[in-house]
Amino acid sequence: MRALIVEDNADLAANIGDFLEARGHQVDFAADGLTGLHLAATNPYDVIILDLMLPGIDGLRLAERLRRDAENDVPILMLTARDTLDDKLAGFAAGADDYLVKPFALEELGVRLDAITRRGAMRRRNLQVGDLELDVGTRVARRAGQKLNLNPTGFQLLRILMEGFPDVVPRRELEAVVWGDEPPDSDALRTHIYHLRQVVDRPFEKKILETVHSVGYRLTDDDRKSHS
Amino acid sequence: MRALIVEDNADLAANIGDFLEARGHQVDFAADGLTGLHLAATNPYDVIILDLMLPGIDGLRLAERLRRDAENDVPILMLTARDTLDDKLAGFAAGADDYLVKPFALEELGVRLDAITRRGAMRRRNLQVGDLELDVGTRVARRAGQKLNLNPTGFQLLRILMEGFPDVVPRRELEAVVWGDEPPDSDALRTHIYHLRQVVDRPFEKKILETVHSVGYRLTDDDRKSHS
DNA sequence: AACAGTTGTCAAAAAAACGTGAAAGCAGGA
DNA sequence: TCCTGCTTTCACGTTTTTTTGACAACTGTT
Repeated sequence: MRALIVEDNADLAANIGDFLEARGHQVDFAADGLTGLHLAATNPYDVIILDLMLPGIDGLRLAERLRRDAENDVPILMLTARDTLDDKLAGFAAGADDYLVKPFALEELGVRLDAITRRGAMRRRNLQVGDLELDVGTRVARRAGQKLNLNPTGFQLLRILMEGFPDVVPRRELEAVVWGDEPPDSDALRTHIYHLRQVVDRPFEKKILETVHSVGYRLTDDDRKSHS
Repeated sequence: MRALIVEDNADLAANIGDFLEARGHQVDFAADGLTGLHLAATNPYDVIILDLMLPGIDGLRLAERLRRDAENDVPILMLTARDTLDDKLAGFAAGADDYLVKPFALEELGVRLDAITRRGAMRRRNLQVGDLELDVGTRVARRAGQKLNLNPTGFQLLRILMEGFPDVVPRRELEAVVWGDEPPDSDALRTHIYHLRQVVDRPFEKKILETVHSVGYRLTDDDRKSHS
């Protein structure tokens, strides 16, 4: 899971960062609002931990701009020393998913993060799109009952595509899943999609994996093309 | 929105119920765990407000059984007087989406309910103007039920125009969306609007994309042309 | 009506993104 | 070591998208 911590207190940021990394998450940091907003707008995080008191843009404004201008609905957990009712209401109004008052226990932060991210990802044991099904536990994919032979990259790509169905999954997100932060120089995603198609689409009549030019890829259940 | 309140304190339950009904929600009540579990398992609620101290099955057990046995993932907000860390961890472990300690302000309950239900409801972001609709997730546009084939620029322009409806969107703004800071030397927006019209207006009787001379463009729902 | 600034139209060129497949690089296991 | 399967690089041709540029048509004003 990818998390962004926007917090100007270096000690606290490091504490939270260590805690999350120990849980196996990938963590980015921003020490001011502008950096945070930029990172949040350009990377597909699974959650943002946002301090309200920040140099530059404050947390409330950051959340508002992320929600409204960037139309980003990544879960946000706000972190602050202010515990008046009005502060909380303002936080939620700005688009927060949860609001935690300092000081707090890291364990509570942890479970609250789980709670607000669970809903988005909805870790399902079994994904299904049309006649294609994938068991995340056993990593077995079938189409029309026939077992597909997926390599690790193909499995990951297919999983993200199925989780995102029927939405288009942007290239960035697919690359982030395979390589994390640093995608390779050349455009290797193209080849992986090609290989994935060999397995998922080649042996079948209906093509299920569709290109959205200059945006990404999507799975399609019912497809009918129209005029130009 | 349908809400279920599981709370044995009749006064508190009534208070919350009045508050939610005033907000236009439909509310059911259960005064003990077994009744609550039964109602929750048999009705499609949008959210459950769950007290932990209950006669019969307690709140933690209720949540666990709802999640595990009934595979129900309706958002749950837990309500309790216990505020130790272990209590909170147990609550989230049982499947809570949020955990609110008594006493609390009804307004805070309200915004927290909004926060945990928003994620499920807001799943589908689509815009609509007249008989034209656009699904931002799948990037599919339809007019009169017919699928339109948009290229990336066309999609962006249409999106901004629909978001701005019924206002006029200035040329600058349209250019900013397509090129960011530096628009090209020549006036390429003209051609893009032309292409967009080929797709959106050409095949239909009613023209929906309208020029506002020397200002920009706008979408129009009711069309009446006036020429003097 | 004439004028200057805008806009619509269209074809063709240029640029960018994509599919394809071969081949090289890179592991881990027999 | 030699396999084997997976990943990455690369080069080529194709498709799609974007830009350019020329000219006609339109708008509002004088």
